[in-house]
Amino acid sequence: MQDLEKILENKNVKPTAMRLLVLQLLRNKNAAVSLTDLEDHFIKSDRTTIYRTLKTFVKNEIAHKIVDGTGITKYALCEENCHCEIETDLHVHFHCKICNETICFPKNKIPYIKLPDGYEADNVSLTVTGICDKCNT
Amino acid sequence: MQDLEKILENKNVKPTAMRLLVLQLLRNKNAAVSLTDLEDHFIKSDRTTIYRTLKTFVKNEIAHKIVDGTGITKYALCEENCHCEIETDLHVHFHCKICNETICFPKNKIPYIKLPDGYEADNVSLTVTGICDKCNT
DNA sequence: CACATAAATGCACTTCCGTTGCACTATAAA
DNA sequence: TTTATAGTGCAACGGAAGTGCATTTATGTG
Repeated sequence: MQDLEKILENKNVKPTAMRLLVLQLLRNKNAAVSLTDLEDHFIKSDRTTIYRTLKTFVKNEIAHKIVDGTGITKYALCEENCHCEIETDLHVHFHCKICNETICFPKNKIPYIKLPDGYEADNVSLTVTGICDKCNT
Repeated sequence: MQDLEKILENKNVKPTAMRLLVLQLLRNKNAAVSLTDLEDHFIKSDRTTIYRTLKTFVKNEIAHKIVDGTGITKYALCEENCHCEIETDLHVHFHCKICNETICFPKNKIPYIKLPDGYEADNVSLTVTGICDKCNT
Protein backbone atom coordinates (compact mmCIF):
# COMPACT_ATOMS: atom_id res chain seq x y z
CA MET A 1 0.00 0.00 0.00
CA GLN A 2 2.89 2.26 0.80
CA ASP A 3 4.36 1.90 -2.64
CA LEU A 4 1.09 2.82 -4.27
CA GLU A 5 1.52 6.30 -2.90
CA LYS A 6 5.03 6.36 -4.24
CA ILE A 7 3.82 5.51 -7.71
CA LEU A 8 1.44 8.42 -7.70
CA GLU A 9 3.91 10.87 -6.24
CA ASN A 10 6.52 9.90 -8.77
CA LYS A 11 4.11 10.99 -11.45
CA ASN A 12 3.15 14.18 -9.65
CA VAL A 13 -0.29 12.99 -8.72
CA LYS A 14 -1.58 13.58 -5.23
CA PRO A 15 -2.43 10.28 -3.55
CA THR A 16 -6.07 10.73 -2.66
CA ALA A 17 -8.19 7.86 -1.41
CA MET A 18 -9.97 7.39 -4.70
CA ARG A 19 -6.76 7.36 -6.69
CA LEU A 20 -5.16 4.83 -4.41
CA LEU A 21 -8.16 2.53 -4.68
CA VAL A 22 -8.28 2.74 -8.44
CA LEU A 23 -4.55 2.25 -8.71
CA GLN A 24 -4.70 -0.76 -6.43
CA LEU A 25 -7.47 -2.35 -8.44
CA LEU A 26 -5.71 -1.74 -11.72
CA ARG A 27 -2.63 -3.32 -10.28
CA ASN A 28 -4.33 -6.44 -8.99
CA LYS A 29 -6.24 -7.01 -12.19
CA ASN A 30 -4.32 -8.21 -15.16
CA ALA A 31 -7.20 -7.32 -17.43
CA ALA A 32 -8.12 -3.90 -18.68
CA VAL A 33 -11.01 -2.26 -16.90
CA SER A 34 -13.68 0.12 -18.07
CA LEU A 35 -15.17 3.08 -16.30
CA THR A 36 -18.30 1.05 -15.70
CA ASP A 37 -16.30 -1.79 -14.21
CA LEU A 38 -14.86 0.59 -11.67
CA GLU A 39 -18.21 2.20 -11.08
CA ASP A 40 -19.72 -1.19 -10.23
CA HIS A 41 -16.84 -1.97 -7.94
CA PHE A 42 -16.70 1.29 -6.04
CA ILE A 43 -20.40 1.74 -5.61
CA LYS A 44 -19.99 4.45 -3.02
CA SER A 45 -17.97 6.64 -5.32
CA ASP A 46 -19.29 8.84 -8.03
CA ARG A 47 -18.82 8.02 -11.69
CA THR A 48 -17.40 11.43 -12.44
CA THR A 49 -14.72 11.11 -9.82
CA ILE A 50 -13.59 7.79 -11.21
CA TYR A 51 -13.79 9.19 -14.69
CA ARG A 52 -11.53 12.06 -13.78
CA THR A 53 -9.21 9.80 -11.86
CA LEU A 54 -8.65 7.73 -14.97
CA LYS A 55 -8.20 10.84 -17.03
CA THR A 56 -5.52 12.01 -14.63
CA PHE A 57 -3.83 8.62 -14.74
CA VAL A 58 -3.65 8.70 -18.52
CA LYS A 59 -2.40 12.27 -18.59
CA ASN A 60 0.34 11.52 -16.10
CA GLU A 61 1.37 8.27 -17.74
CA ILE A 62 0.21 6.02 -14.96
CA ALA A 63 -2.28 4.14 -17.12
CA HIS A 64 -2.92 3.44 -20.77
CA LYS A 65 -6.15 4.01 -22.57
CA ILE A 66 -6.98 0.88 -24.51
CA VAL A 67 -9.08 0.48 -27.62
CA ASP A 68 -10.34 -3.07 -27.84
CA GLY A 69 -12.99 -2.78 -30.52
CA THR A 70 -15.94 -2.96 -28.17
CA GLY A 71 -16.43 0.77 -28.32
CA ILE A 72 -15.88 0.96 -24.60
CA THR A 73 -12.72 2.61 -23.39
CA LYS A 74 -10.62 0.41 -21.17
CA TYR A 75 -7.69 1.23 -18.95
CA ALA A 76 -4.65 -0.66 -17.79
CA LEU A 77 -1.56 0.24 -15.82
CA CYS A 78 1.50 1.22 -17.73
CA GLU A 79 4.43 -1.08 -17.38
CA GLU A 80 7.42 -0.14 -15.33
CA ASN A 81 9.44 2.59 -17.01
CA CYS A 82 6.76 3.18 -19.60
CA HIS A 83 6.76 6.54 -21.24
CA CYS A 84 4.05 5.74 -23.72
CA GLU A 85 6.44 5.90 -26.63
CA ILE A 86 5.07 4.35 -29.76
CA GLU A 87 8.27 2.67 -30.81
CA THR A 88 8.97 0.87 -27.59
CA ASP A 89 6.12 0.88 -25.14
CA LEU A 90 3.06 -0.28 -27.01
CA HIS A 91 1.95 -3.85 -26.96
CA VAL A 92 -0.80 -6.03 -28.32
CA HIS A 93 -4.17 -6.38 -26.60
CA PHE A 94 -6.52 -9.28 -26.78
CA HIS A 95 -10.27 -9.07 -26.40
CA CYS A 96 -12.23 -12.24 -25.68
CA LYS A 97 -15.70 -12.14 -27.11
CA ILE A 98 -16.93 -14.79 -24.69
CA CYS A 99 -15.87 -13.53 -21.27
CA ASN A 100 -15.57 -9.99 -22.60
CA GLU A 101 -12.21 -9.45 -20.94
CA THR A 102 -9.44 -7.46 -22.49
CA ILE A 103 -5.93 -8.40 -21.50
CA CYS A 104 -2.47 -7.12 -22.26
CA PHE A 105 0.23 -9.03 -24.06
CA PRO A 106 3.24 -7.05 -22.90
CA LYS A 107 5.61 -9.46 -24.60
CA ASN A 108 4.03 -8.79 -27.98
CA LYS A 109 5.29 -5.37 -28.89
CA ILE A 110 3.58 -3.74 -31.81
CA PRO A 111 5.74 -4.05 -34.90
CA TYR A 112 6.96 -0.97 -36.66
CA ILE A 113 4.60 0.33 -39.32
CA LYS A 114 6.14 2.21 -42.19
CA LEU A 115 3.83 5.03 -43.19
CA PRO A 116 3.81 6.91 -46.49
CA ASP A 117 5.67 10.22 -46.66
CA GLY A 118 4.05 13.03 -44.78
CA TYR A 119 2.25 10.85 -42.28
CA GLU A 120 3.18 11.23 -38.67
CA ALA A 121 2.24 8.69 -36.02
CA ASP A 122 1.73 9.41 -32.37
CA ASN A 123 -0.12 6.30 -31.32
CA VAL A 124 -0.66 2.77 -32.51
CA SER A 125 -3.12 0.19 -31.32
CA LEU A 126 -3.22 -3.45 -32.24
CA THR A 127 -6.07 -5.49 -30.91
CA VAL A 128 -6.77 -9.14 -31.52
CA THR A 129 -10.33 -10.30 -30.98
CA GLY A 130 -11.26 -13.91 -30.42
CA ILE A 131 -11.48 -16.50 -27.69
CA CYS A 132 -9.11 -16.58 -24.76
CA ASP A 133 -7.50 -19.68 -23.30
CA LYS A 134 -9.96 -19.90 -20.43
CA CYS A 135 -13.02 -19.74 -22.64
CA ASN A 136 -11.60 -22.02 -25.28
CA THR A 137 -13.21 -25.44 -24.93
CA MET B 1 -23.74 2.58 -61.90
CA GLN B 2 -24.56 -0.66 -63.58
CA ASP B 3 -21.73 -2.48 -61.88
CA LEU B 4 -22.86 -1.29 -58.47
CA GLU B 5 -25.88 -3.51 -58.83
CA LYS B 6 -23.64 -6.34 -59.85
CA ILE B 7 -21.57 -5.96 -56.72
CA LEU B 8 -24.63 -6.26 -54.54
CA GLU B 9 -26.11 -9.16 -56.43
CA ASN B 10 -22.85 -11.05 -56.29
CA LYS B 11 -23.11 -10.88 -52.53
CA ASN B 12 -26.78 -11.84 -52.50
CA VAL B 13 -27.96 -8.41 -51.52
CA LYS B 14 -30.91 -6.90 -53.32
CA PRO B 15 -29.97 -3.62 -54.97
CA THR B 16 -32.36 -1.16 -53.41
CA ALA B 17 -32.03 2.57 -53.91
CA MET B 18 -30.57 3.15 -50.47
CA ARG B 19 -28.02 0.40 -50.84
CA LEU B 20 -26.87 1.64 -54.20
CA LEU B 21 -26.43 5.14 -52.85
CA VAL B 22 -24.45 4.00 -49.85
CA LEU B 23 -22.34 1.69 -51.95
CA GLN B 24 -21.62 4.45 -54.41
CA LEU B 25 -20.57 6.83 -51.68
CA LEU B 26 -18.35 4.25 -50.03
CA ARG B 27 -16.75 3.61 -53.36
CA ASN B 28 -16.05 7.21 -54.20
CA LYS B 29 -14.64 7.99 -50.80
CA ASN B 30 -11.27 6.61 -49.98
CA ALA B 31 -11.82 7.33 -46.32
CA ALA B 32 -13.87 5.33 -43.90
CA VAL B 33 -17.29 6.75 -43.13
CA SER B 34 -19.43 6.64 -40.02
CA LEU B 35 -23.14 6.20 -39.72
CA THR B 36 -23.44 9.88 -38.86
CA ASP B 37 -21.45 10.84 -41.95
CA LEU B 38 -23.93 9.01 -44.11
CA GLU B 39 -26.84 10.39 -42.17
CA ASP B 40 -25.61 13.93 -42.81
CA HIS B 41 -25.13 13.16 -46.47
CA PHE B 42 -28.43 11.45 -47.17
CA ILE B 43 -30.58 13.83 -45.22
CA LYS B 44 -33.78 12.51 -46.71
CA SER B 45 -33.12 8.99 -45.57
CA ASP B 46 -33.66 7.62 -42.14
CA ARG B 47 -30.82 6.86 -39.80
CA THR B 48 -32.10 3.37 -39.14
CA THR B 49 -32.22 2.47 -42.79
CA ILE B 50 -28.64 3.51 -43.31
CA TYR B 51 -27.68 1.69 -40.15
CA ARG B 52 -29.23 -1.51 -41.39
CA THR B 53 -27.77 -1.04 -44.81
CA LEU B 54 -24.31 -0.94 -43.30
CA LYS B 55 -25.10 -3.94 -41.16
CA THR B 56 -26.13 -5.86 -44.23
CA PHE B 57 -22.97 -4.80 -46.04
CA VAL B 58 -20.79 -6.07 -43.23
CA LYS B 59 -22.69 -9.34 -42.94
CA ASN B 60 -22.42 -9.98 -46.64
CA GLU B 61 -18.78 -8.99 -46.85
CA ILE B 62 -19.31 -5.90 -48.92
CA ALA B 63 -17.85 -3.57 -46.32
CA HIS B 64 -15.52 -3.73 -43.33
CA LYS B 65 -16.28 -2.41 -39.92
CA ILE B 66 -13.34 -0.31 -38.80
CA VAL B 67 -12.17 0.51 -35.31
CA ASP B 68 -10.10 3.67 -35.37
CA GLY B 69 -9.88 4.53 -31.72
CA THR B 70 -12.39 7.36 -31.82
CA GLY B 71 -15.09 5.16 -30.38
CA ILE B 72 -17.16 5.72 -33.51
CA THR B 73 -17.64 2.80 -35.82
CA LYS B 74 -16.50 3.45 -39.35
CA TYR B 75 -17.09 1.54 -42.54
CA ALA B 76 -15.13 1.05 -45.72
CA LEU B 77 -15.57 -1.10 -48.77
CA CYS B 78 -13.85 -4.43 -48.82
CA GLU B 79 -11.18 -4.83 -51.42
CA GLU B 80 -11.73 -6.93 -54.47
CA ASN B 81 -11.81 -10.61 -53.58
CA CYS B 82 -11.86 -9.89 -49.89
CA HIS B 83 -13.27 -12.60 -47.67
CA CYS B 84 -12.43 -10.88 -44.43
CA GLU B 85 -9.85 -13.50 -43.53
CA ILE B 86 -7.56 -12.39 -40.77
CA GLU B 87 -4.41 -13.79 -42.30
CA THR B 88 -4.73 -12.18 -45.68
CA ASP B 89 -7.37 -9.52 -45.88
CA LEU B 90 -6.79 -7.17 -43.00
CA HIS B 91 -4.81 -4.02 -43.38
CA VAL B 92 -3.70 -1.05 -41.35
CA HIS B 93 -5.89 1.99 -40.81
CA PHE B 94 -4.79 5.49 -40.12
CA HIS B 95 -6.76 8.05 -38.17
CA CYS B 96 -5.82 11.70 -38.47
CA LYS B 97 -6.56 13.63 -35.31
CA ILE B 98 -6.64 16.93 -37.18
CA CYS B 99 -9.05 16.33 -40.05
CA ASN B 100 -10.61 13.40 -38.23
CA GLU B 101 -10.49 11.19 -41.31
CA THR B 102 -9.79 7.51 -41.18
CA ILE B 103 -8.19 6.00 -44.22
CA CYS B 104 -7.17 2.54 -45.32
CA PHE B 105 -3.64 1.43 -46.04
CA PRO B 106 -4.39 -1.65 -48.12
CA LYS B 107 -0.71 -2.14 -48.86
CA ASN B 108 0.10 -2.46 -45.18
CA LYS B 109 -1.19 -5.89 -44.26
CA ILE B 110 -1.37 -6.60 -40.58
CA PRO B 111 1.57 -8.75 -39.54
CA TYR B 112 0.99 -12.15 -38.03
CA ILE B 113 0.61 -12.12 -34.27
CA LYS B 114 1.65 -15.22 -32.45
CA LEU B 115 -0.71 -15.78 -29.54
CA PRO B 116 -0.10 -17.94 -26.48
CA ASP B 117 -1.48 -21.47 -26.50
CA GLY B 118 -5.23 -21.70 -26.21
CA TYR B 119 -5.93 -18.31 -27.69
CA GLU B 120 -7.90 -18.18 -30.88
CA ALA B 121 -8.10 -15.12 -33.09
CA ASP B 122 -10.94 -14.22 -35.37
CA ASN B 123 -10.19 -10.58 -35.97
CA VAL B 124 -7.30 -8.18 -35.76
CA SER B 125 -7.26 -4.43 -35.98
CA LEU B 126 -4.25 -2.21 -36.25
CA THR B 127 -4.81 1.50 -36.17
CA VAL B 128 -2.24 4.23 -36.32
CA THR B 129 -3.28 7.61 -34.98
CA GLY B 130 -1.50 10.80 -35.88
CA ILE B 131 -1.38 13.47 -38.55
CA CYS B 132 -2.01 12.71 -42.19
CA ASP B 133 -0.01 14.09 -45.10
CA LYS B 134 -2.60 16.73 -45.94
CA CYS B 135 -2.74 18.10 -42.41
CA ASN B 136 0.99 17.92 -41.88
CA THR B 137 2.55 21.39 -42.18
C1' DC C 1 -5.39 28.94 14.96
C1' DA C 2 -8.05 31.41 11.40
C1' DC C 3 -8.48 32.42 7.02
C1' DA C 4 -7.89 32.22 1.93
C1' DT C 5 -6.93 29.52 -1.96
C1' DA C 6 -6.80 25.64 -4.73
C1' DA C 7 -7.74 20.89 -5.57
C1' DA C 8 -10.80 17.05 -5.42
C1' DT C 9 -15.30 15.19 -5.19
C1' DG C 10 -20.39 14.63 -5.87
C1' DC C 11 -24.69 15.69 -8.25
C1' DA C 12 -27.44 16.80 -12.14
C1' DC C 13 -27.74 17.13 -16.62
C1' DT C 14 -26.67 16.88 -21.70
C1' DT C 15 -25.17 14.85 -25.89
C1' DC C 16 -23.98 11.33 -28.95
C1' DC C 17 -24.09 6.83 -30.85
C1' DG C 18 -25.86 2.30 -31.42
C1' DT C 19 -29.80 -0.41 -31.28
C1' DT C 20 -34.64 -2.24 -31.21
C1' DG C 21 -39.84 -2.51 -31.70
C1' DC C 22 -43.50 -1.55 -34.38
C1' DA C 23 -46.12 0.12 -38.08
C1' DC C 24 -46.16 1.16 -42.93
C1' DT C 25 -44.80 0.51 -47.78
C1' DA C 26 -42.85 -1.56 -51.75
C1' DT C 27 -41.53 -5.65 -53.99
C1' DA C 28 -41.81 -10.44 -55.44
C1' DA C 29 -44.37 -14.85 -55.56
C1' DA C 30 -48.59 -17.60 -56.02
C1' DT D 1 -55.41 -9.73 -57.25
C1' DT D 2 -54.08 -11.53 -53.18
C1' DT D 3 -50.50 -13.01 -50.08
C1' DA D 4 -46.08 -13.14 -48.17
C1' DT D 5 -41.68 -11.17 -47.56
C1' DA D 6 -38.24 -7.67 -47.42
C1' DG D 7 -37.21 -2.94 -46.86
C1' DT D 8 -38.07 1.54 -44.90
C1' DG D 9 -39.45 5.21 -41.54
C1' DC D 10 -40.68 6.82 -36.97
C1' DA D 11 -40.18 6.81 -32.14
C1' DA D 12 -38.00 5.54 -28.33
C1' DC D 13 -34.49 3.33 -25.21
C1' DG D 14 -29.99 2.53 -23.04
C1' DG D 15 -25.17 2.97 -22.47
C1' DA D 16 -21.20 5.71 -22.30
C1' DA D 17 -18.64 10.06 -22.43
C1' DG D 18 -18.42 14.49 -21.06
C1' DT D 19 -19.54 19.30 -18.66
C1' DG D 20 -21.09 22.92 -15.28
C1' DC D 21 -21.65 23.98 -10.83
C1' DA D 22 -21.94 23.50 -5.91
C1' DT D 23 -19.75 21.39 -2.00
C1' DT D 24 -16.22 19.33 0.53
C1' DT D 25 -11.38 18.41 1.57
C1' DA D 26 -6.66 19.57 1.62
C1' DT D 27 -2.89 23.04 1.54
C1' DG D 28 -0.57 27.21 2.39
C1' DT D 29 -0.02 31.91 4.70
C1' DG D 30 -0.25 35.35 8.11
